[in-house]
Amino acid sequence: MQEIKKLSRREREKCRQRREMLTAAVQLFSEKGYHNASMQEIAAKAEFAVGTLYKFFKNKEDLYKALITEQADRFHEALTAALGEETDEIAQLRNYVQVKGRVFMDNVAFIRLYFAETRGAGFSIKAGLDSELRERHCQLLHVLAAVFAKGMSRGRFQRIAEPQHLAVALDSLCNAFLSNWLEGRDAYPESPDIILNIFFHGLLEPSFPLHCESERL
Amino acid sequence: MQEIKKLSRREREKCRQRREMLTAAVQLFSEKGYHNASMQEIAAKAEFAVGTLYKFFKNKEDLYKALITEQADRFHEALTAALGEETDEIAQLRNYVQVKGRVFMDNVAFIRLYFAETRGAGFSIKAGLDSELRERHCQLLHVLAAVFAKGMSRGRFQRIAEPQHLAVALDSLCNAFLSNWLEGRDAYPESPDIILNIFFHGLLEPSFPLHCESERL
DNA sequence: ATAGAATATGAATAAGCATTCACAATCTGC
DNA sequence: GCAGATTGTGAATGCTTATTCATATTCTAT
Repeated sequence: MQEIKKLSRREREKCRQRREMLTAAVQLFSEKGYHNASMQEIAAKAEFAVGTLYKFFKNKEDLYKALITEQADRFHEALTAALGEETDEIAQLRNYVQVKGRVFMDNVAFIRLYFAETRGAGFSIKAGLDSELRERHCQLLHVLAAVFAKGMSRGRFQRIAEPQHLAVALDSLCNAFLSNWLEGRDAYPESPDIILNIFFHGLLEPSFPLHCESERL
Repeated sequence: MQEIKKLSRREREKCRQRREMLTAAVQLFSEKGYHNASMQEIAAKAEFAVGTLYKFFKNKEDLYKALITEQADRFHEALTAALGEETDEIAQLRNYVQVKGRVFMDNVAFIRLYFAETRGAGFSIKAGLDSELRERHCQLLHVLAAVFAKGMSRGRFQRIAEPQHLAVALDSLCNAFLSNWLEGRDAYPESPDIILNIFFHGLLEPSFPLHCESERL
């Protein structure tokens, strides 16, 4: 944290350069894919010489990995935090959906890469990345599953499916809506309940009148 | 159909060769990705010379496109058929989930490619493919949405979300479970209801009506 | 201001791979 | 069994691009 103060001018400068390289790289990778973005291009876009890139990253793969893992870490943290903030399960879920949306919206270029890497077999890059990301994602789903489990044991949620399955379901649902938004089809819902209602209310069970929705369809 | 009889021996032979090439290609592409599978390798695996590959496909991209679109067509047909067979909406949904599972299980190598291409930004290959697949997928979702809409207008389904959204949701849910299965985490559910119950039953207690904004502990 | 260290540069290197084509093998009808 | 056509072959070509390294530039401390 306050370690930042300890960095010398030179070190701060190096940090900035590194960031600029990564920024240029994200843009190019997400536009053209890993294999079609050349180191030359990345260097040019970042306004450095190719050789300089290699002073910061062992090779192209290393650059790419750094890119993905560092950003993925930030996502993971933001989402874990979103789930931790509240004690009310419903609010936690709403928070999750909303934060996921916001975080993704603010990093479109990266999201393309992240989706390419985590969904669809990510053979773009050697083994390591793949399993590391999966591991992290799995942890997050675990935290999410715990929210469902807690809601169930407190009698607020029905046991309509295993918590772990519900976690997978909610996460993939968010991703589906986000994908739609990325492709410019639909907007990501303003209200998290557009997504969550699919979980909250049963498609069947016509005997119970619903209060707040059957809203504008 | 009986066109097959009309093919000369030579033509049948050509078909077989073409299939063998495509089979070798699917395997390599799905293992190593588009860019890391070389034409030399594909030729070797199919037991042909490189030049022969080029007698059948204009170039690498053409080979890849043929691969994806031909197989995707079969999927699309199988799934559309699955939705058409029944007149009872619930049975239609069950059928969809089940057929999707079966079809995918039987074509694992291809599925990896399909996921890589349709989810995650598919920049592997030039424009055409991308939008063509999306178009097809969109049509399918439309048919699926119609099932939800019909169920609603017949009073069997509650209007918990727009039909189109429900279609996206169910499809992405299936994909999520299939992904899990591909990664060897969980098995794809034997019964389609493991997935469908998330839609059919509400997570919230029916006696616990949720008012849109004013929810609290 | 200056030596010497640290850092940046980009032309040159080398490897990989898609694609071609001159030739070889095979098939076809006679 | 043969000429001509069709089809299969894989070494050679040429281009792209990751990576290196000798040199130029900039910084630091005296």
